[in-house]
Amino acid sequence: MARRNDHSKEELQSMAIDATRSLISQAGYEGVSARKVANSIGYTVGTLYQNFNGIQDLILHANAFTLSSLLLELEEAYNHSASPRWRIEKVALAYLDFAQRHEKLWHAVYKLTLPQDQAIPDWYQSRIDALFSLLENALTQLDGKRSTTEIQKASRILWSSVHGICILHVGNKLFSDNIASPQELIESLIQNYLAAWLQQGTA
Amino acid sequence: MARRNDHSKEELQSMAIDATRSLISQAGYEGVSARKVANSIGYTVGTLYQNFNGIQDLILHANAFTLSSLLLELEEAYNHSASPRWRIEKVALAYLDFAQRHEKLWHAVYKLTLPQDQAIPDWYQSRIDALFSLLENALTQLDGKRSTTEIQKASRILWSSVHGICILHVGNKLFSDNIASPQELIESLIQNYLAAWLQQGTA
DNA sequence: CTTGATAATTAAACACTGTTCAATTATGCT
DNA sequence: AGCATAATTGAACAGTGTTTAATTATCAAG
Repeated sequence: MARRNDHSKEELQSMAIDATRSLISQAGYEGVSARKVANSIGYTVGTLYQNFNGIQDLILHANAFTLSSLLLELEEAYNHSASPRWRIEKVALAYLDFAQRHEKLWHAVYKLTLPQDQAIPDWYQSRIDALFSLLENALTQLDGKRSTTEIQKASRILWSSVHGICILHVGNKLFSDNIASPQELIESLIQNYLAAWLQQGTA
Repeated sequence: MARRNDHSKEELQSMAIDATRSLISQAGYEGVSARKVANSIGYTVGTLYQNFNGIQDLILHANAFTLSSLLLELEEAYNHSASPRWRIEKVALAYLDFAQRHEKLWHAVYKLTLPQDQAIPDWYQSRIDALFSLLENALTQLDGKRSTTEIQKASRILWSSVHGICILHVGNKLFSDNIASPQELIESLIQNYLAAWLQQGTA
């Protein structure tokens, strides 16, 4: 049926992405299937493929949504902190908090890997860049004398370290239940790393 | 056919695990299928299910193999280093090196998640414990005055931080090609974290 | 209004996936 | 030689991603 005016192309796509997000948050990345998504929006799998380049594309859009809401929460943590030093810690803890509250959605962001030949779309990459910028800004405020490269390097280190703690904790692969909470691990990491990083700058 | 003496139960299982490892290293975690494994060892999928509790169990055994060879390489790095300080760094760099050289096999270790109700087998957990022990030993050598909990905490932080750098780098999600190599990131992380960690101990 | 072109939608098909299970067949023991 | 046992098979089921011919609804022109 040519465009049955039930839903516009945009509406349909938005419904499909919503359904995907809902499926991920319930059943996780692996719980998503084209037929389930199609079913839950009252269309057929064929229609889905007219609007998206396969299931990966659909999950990519869901992930973009997740990144946007993550950014929102990290910005909140950023803005509600007085000093650059606390900004960094609060943002890191907000990242952990988000990962715990939206475990499946957050995990899906990292489980999706695009085929080697396929480039990351700009509208997706820009969301990632915004996340890194947050840390880079805070680090610049913390020590204005550092070069861009030094700032970027430190931001990558902190980002991936915090992420490492989160991903291993959420995946139950850290085996530290009787040792320390993930919050403590993150606090200690940032405390120690930044202490030495700042000292190194004034040498 | 009752036990056709072609292969004993043990031989068959070992063949299946080998085939799984080979499939993972070629096509990655998602490239493994029961039929492919069965085919490549000249048996049927039914026989596979007589010897393993599904495809996850098969991959678990392959992962145990991967963990064993990882441990071997980390121990080598550990033993060839003079001081505790360098032990830690060399072990971390060896971890990255292993991840890069056996990307798919290494990734499979982290992609596999057992069903919530299913516990990790002892023979698997013991391999993980051995990995953590390596770091804990080096940290104890570095500062003998620390409590067990402090050592364990620092080892978890270092482990997950290094892992975070590796997993984001290997997955092309670090976006630091023009900033620094993963080796540099790890070196800087360890340098800074340990510097502050040691100072904190003598306070 | 009716026709015709266009675009949306469907249903069916293909080749795969994990998993189960009745039927078959080879082996070891009596 | 025959029987019980255990290994092995092959077919089946329900699901997966993806493609495509056929259908159907909408819109514009006559």
